[in-house]
Amino acid sequence: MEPDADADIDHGAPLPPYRQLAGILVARIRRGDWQPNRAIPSESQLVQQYGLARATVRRAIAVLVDQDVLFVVPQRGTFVKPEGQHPSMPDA
Amino acid sequence: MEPDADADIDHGAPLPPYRQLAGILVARIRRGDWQPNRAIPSESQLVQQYGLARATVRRAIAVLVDQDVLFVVPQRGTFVKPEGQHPSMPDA
DNA sequence: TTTCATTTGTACGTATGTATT
DNA sequence: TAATACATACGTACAAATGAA
Repeated sequence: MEPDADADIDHGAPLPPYRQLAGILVARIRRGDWQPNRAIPSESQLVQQYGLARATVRRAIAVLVDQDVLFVVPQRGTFVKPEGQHPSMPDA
Repeated sequence: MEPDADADIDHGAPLPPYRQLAGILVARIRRGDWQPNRAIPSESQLVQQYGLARATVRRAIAVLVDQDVLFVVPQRGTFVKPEGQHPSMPDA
């Protein structure tokens, strides 16, 4: 079961909002909402879309950057890292 | 030149406070203020000692956890990781 | 060249939750 | 029961760099 790309945040769930958002973003990337090397919405836009504080959005992004799913270019945006979703996958 | 273990934070310096604190903590560990597997001061204590916000202290700690200098045990404390300071040092 | 909006970086303070002691 | 310590989240503010007008 993967996170629903259209799901919104449930502040009552055991999984904290920042992890929920990370899962949602991954689902949306896999779904094709944003292509490799293309920018995802800005932090401000994600704040508005998901009703979270910016710190929470940034934390979700940090998780995915750490997992090589996204990469950030200061003052430019946050982008989908090409071939970065699978830490150990020879070449499909 | 290593960071002075007794230095305090300079909010005017180009290096942001969270990085300054990370450097200070590393210096204090190398100096022997805290031994391996021993807890460093709590976040609240560091907040008071260095006049920083807790979020900033946590960020400095996160940097050192990422560098394997510290490890955190929830609700217990933050500890000095043994042999974790040198990412590539055979055995001195 | 200058101005302005956008975007990420950093920091502050506060509140609540959870687990341990 | 109460105190301690980390986890998470909120909102706000300002800085710096980019890019467009």
